[in-house]
Amino acid sequence: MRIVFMGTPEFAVPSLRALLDAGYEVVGAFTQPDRPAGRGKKVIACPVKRLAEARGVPVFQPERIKRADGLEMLKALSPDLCVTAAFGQLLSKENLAVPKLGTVNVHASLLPRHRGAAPINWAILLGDRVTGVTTMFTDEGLDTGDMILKAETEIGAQESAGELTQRLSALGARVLIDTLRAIEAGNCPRERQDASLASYEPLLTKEMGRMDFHKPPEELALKARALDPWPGAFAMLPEGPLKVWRAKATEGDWRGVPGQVVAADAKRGLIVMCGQGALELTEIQAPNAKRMDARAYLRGKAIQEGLVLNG
RNA sequence: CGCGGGGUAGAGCAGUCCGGUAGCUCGUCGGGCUCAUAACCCGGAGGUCGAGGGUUCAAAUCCCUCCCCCGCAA
Repeated sequence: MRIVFMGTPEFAVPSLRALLDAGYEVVGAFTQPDRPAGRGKKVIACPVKRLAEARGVPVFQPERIKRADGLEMLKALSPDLCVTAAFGQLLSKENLAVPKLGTVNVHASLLPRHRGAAPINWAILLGDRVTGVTTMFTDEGLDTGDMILKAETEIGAQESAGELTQRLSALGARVLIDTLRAIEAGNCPRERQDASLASYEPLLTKEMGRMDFHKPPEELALKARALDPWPGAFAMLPEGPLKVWRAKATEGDWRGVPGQVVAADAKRGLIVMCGQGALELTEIQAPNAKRMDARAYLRGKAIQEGLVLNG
């Protein structure tokens, strides 16, 4: 079975690796084009490209796979099946018509909940206790295709989006292999998504990381976890953004206006007044510094008590 | 050559401009006080100041090169 893989970031890597390790014939890998990124505008190959090259899989990086040149690249590979995982580009009807057996997508949520490009972050942000991965037959809509297999997992009470992404990518790889086996065996389940249960959330932006201290502390604690490692929750200090990687609601009886630093020492921790209660920022990252325990930071550098952080 | 900050004891930092005994908070070890404690008091250990080269009587500090970390921007 000739398979073409399409994926770009770290999330897609375990799926591609699983295909190769399981002995599937991966005849090509599509990824987003290399672009200058990081400090010093260096061009870095995406994780999927690096793995593909290391394993001898031809890499294709059309600007738009929908366009003529991208479509031709795909046709030339004459795949029986396409597999996508966080590819980053939408496929056209013509793209989807190329592989005889269809296109299978690995999505990091329990569809139809959390359609869209950032399902893992949103699952945490919205306080879900359980999430998972779903494989599906890709159609022209955004994560609307018929579902094949699912696997559930609990979200850890302190789990960050980065940690969860790692777990779901591994889980997704296993479900993908099960899915291909089912397709090969000809007993592949196929279930329509119930549109009435569907939810769709947008891409993350840096601005979403801004902490509004009028909100309840529990919500802000979720935001810190959900936006870790990118884009990161932050509060504004006079010298720049203070990133907040871990935070928790406190029980103490604190008084102040929302955003006000009501405690800032190594003994009590770094506590900021919120809408209904106070939030302890437990893991932070000052401008130009690395992320660290807030109490450790306060041993060396002071944060003015009484200061009002505007989110 | 995108802009910028940083690397000093186990942790977090000051000292660098203006070269001259290696400091602070905490941890750690020992002792004391206390019914008791993450409290308090006394004492100790712990550092090739990221690496290499240069200038100098003398370099954490000035000059050059390199490595690593981070913020912005992408």
